[in-house]
Amino acid sequence: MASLPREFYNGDTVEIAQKLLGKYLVRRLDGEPLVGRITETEAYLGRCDKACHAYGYKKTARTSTLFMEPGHAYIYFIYGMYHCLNFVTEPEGEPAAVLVRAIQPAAGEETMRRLRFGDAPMTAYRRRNFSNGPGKVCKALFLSSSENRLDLTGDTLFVCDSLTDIGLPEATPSAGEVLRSGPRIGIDYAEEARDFPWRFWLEKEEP
DNA sequence: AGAACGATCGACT
DNA sequence: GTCGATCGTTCTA
Repeated sequence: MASLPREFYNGDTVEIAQKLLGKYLVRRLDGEPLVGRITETEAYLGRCDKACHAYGYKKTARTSTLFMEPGHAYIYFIYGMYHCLNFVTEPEGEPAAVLVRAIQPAAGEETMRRLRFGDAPMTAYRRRNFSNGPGKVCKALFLSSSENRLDLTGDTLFVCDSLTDIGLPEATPSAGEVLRSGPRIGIDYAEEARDFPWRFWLEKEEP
């Protein structure tokens, strides 16, 4: 199987958030693979992180997904309009997840473009903002609450190391990229957790 | 039952 | 940079 094994997700969330960078997110939609290279993530830990929906092991209908086995999708609805995709991490019962904040399209771009912008013409601005935010990622991949709780070891939604894992030509190596980290976005309410440097992204190195 | 609040985005000054 | 859209989830009573 091409997808990363459940064991990959059964561990330290901050570490997994970094290890996911550069890997390929695959969403199979009506048989067509929609693929994006993961370029930005954030870690959320219920145990100690006031920004996490399950902070203090708070269990509700929504956060129950975070208490599942690692390697499941946690997709929630936010701001009345958008969805955010996460991967459940840590041993079962330790509520935590990695938020996928950005991907670079790698296959199925035409379908993703239609899902994102419909018939509107492609522009440089739209290209630049194609999937550089969690709501945009879910829109481009047609992910919503219906996919909440999906098993990432299945073949509908999963992560793999290389495009060759799903029978696509290998991508040209990305030279001169560095891993950066900083505070997470949109969690100013989270008191001390506001400053945790748990956002990670790949960036072209400055010459 | 009612109210407050978002792990966001895109339009606009 | 600011600001409004929009509604499910959660909490209060």
